[in-house]
Amino acid sequence: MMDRPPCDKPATGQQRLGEIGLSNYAPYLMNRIMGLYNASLRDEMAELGLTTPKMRTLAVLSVIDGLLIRELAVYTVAEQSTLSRALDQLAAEALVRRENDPDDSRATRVFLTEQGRTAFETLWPRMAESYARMFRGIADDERHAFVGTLQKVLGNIRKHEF
Amino acid sequence: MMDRPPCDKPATGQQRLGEIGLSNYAPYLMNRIMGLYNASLRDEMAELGLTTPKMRTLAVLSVIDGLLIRELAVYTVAEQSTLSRALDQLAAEALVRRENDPDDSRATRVFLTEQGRTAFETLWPRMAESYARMFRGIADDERHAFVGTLQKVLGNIRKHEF
DNA sequence: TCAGGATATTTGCAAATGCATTTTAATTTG
DNA sequence: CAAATTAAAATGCATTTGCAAATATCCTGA
Repeated sequence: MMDRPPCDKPATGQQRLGEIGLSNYAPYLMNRIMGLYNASLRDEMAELGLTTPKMRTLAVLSVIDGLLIRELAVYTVAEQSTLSRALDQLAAEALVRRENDPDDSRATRVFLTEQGRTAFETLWPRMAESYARMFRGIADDERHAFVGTLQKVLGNIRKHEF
Repeated sequence: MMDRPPCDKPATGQQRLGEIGLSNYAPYLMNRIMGLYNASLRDEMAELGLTTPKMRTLAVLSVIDGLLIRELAVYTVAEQSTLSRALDQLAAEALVRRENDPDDSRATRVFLTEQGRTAFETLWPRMAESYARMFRGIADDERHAFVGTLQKVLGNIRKHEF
């Protein structure tokens, strides 16, 4: 009789977590990684008076300016109420500007101010450094494949088109 | 003169986030993914009276029982103080048991009770289902490569040996 | 067009979180 | 070996968070 090779198919609920092993369980690894990444960034940003949602807002707007608040909440992975308050602070610091949507007077679009853009430019090198550290010693093609899988996974579970 | 091909090397702080693009930026994708995964699990667990740190505690202990609290804090990606309070609740519900470490009377080891193990076994299928959903349509070898990269990344940034 | 329902955002409030401190115990060092 | 330092866990407290409700606006179909 042949031994069955170890199987870690995730398609069934039949296999136990102990059989997979924590260090082969992608959600565990991703939580560990993002926990460390976010905590380290948060410590650095705290010195600059920025919280995680505030920092992410600046980062996202630096790429796609003028988003609706609910869109920004998706991109920044924050509750809308959390984001609303983060925007209060960013606006008070003149790093962003809320502007009424011309087509829908319920909606608000958020824009980076000049100062906000500058603030992100001083903060980005820190983020880039953390990013570089994550992938130290990992070849470009491996990283590309990794990002490709991340995109598929997000596609599998996201609730919005973006 | 030749065009330079697009470059997304993460090794430098010179490239801008907008050049990489949010959807090629691994930390962004991982935050999106884990945000969705954790939120969906949290909703399901709330019905069972479990918070994220409580659920993770049961999951980790189901694999490695008898951990120290500070070790458990690393595995569950929680502050030690948060975990201390989560353990209060789990102990009150008789799902875990705190036991003095025989060799170090400052330290406490945490064990799953019979009921705790049973509780995790009823909750695990839900986690397994979320896991399966993440990797739907992704081939085994791609998933293996992905997990391999995750392990390397964690190795690059973790502060503990585990 | 008007009622009913959906959507965008803000706000109130209870609960959870993170940081700093405390307590107790172990370890190091002069 | 005593004093100083480090370490494990719990606790106090201020801040943050998330949920639910409120407000204002838009859309749909009878």
